[in-house]
Amino acid sequence: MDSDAGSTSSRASSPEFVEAVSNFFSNKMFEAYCKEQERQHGALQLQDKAGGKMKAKRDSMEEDTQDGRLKVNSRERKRMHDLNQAMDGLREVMPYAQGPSVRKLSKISTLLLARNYIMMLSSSLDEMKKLVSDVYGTGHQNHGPRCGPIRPPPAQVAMHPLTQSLHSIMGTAAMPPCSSSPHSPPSSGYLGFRPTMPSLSSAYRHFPGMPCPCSLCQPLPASIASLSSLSMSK
DNA sequence: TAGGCCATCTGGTCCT
DNA sequence: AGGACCAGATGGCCTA
Repeated sequence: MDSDAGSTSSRASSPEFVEAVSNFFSNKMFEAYCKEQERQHGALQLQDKAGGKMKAKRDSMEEDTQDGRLKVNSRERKRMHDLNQAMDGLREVMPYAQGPSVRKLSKISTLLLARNYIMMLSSSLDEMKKLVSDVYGTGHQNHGPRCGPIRPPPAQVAMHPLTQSLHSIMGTAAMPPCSSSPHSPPSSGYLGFRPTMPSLSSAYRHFPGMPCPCSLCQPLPASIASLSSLSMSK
């Protein structure tokens, strides 16, 4: 029955990740989740009371041809494949090291990371907008055409602005930006984008003259880059 | 070996 | 009626 489970196996379970998930579920979202579960459970009990209707439907299901069942199964399989494709697409734009030697993010990790990533991008965007308005004031009258664009220091030129903000927000302790010190693949701290990360392993090695292997230091996908340019060009 | 993650099947509801 | 969506059950694979 299990067709390709092995080929796409991915593991993102770790004590840190479990902790991250429990942290995630210890907030208000968990309360909402519990309420939803309660509500659904109640609905199920109500459904059980309407057993007669269900029995009739079940009888009709028994008359289903094998072909019909296979068709439904195939559709469901295709639906799940599409869902997984979408999940892969989401993984591709996540700030997560990707490659044959790197474990794929699990689905739950992907969703949690995506959520935090979006939140972090939003806050960094706000921060940048605030910075821009602080620097230029409310108007731009002091900066005529004679003033060229502000050039970042050479050391930062290679990095995408959003990447810089990622590094700055996450803190150098949590994610050293392309230094000679190694940093770890996503753990709970990474997933949560916490400013402090207690344990750093040596999963990524930085070699002089070589690009940082972490996704934070990779050029952002065109979709994100264009998004950021859109928001920055305001 | 236990636990995590996954794909698949299945039966249910809801919508068009 | 048919399809989409959802959630539970099941069993396989992999890792610690």
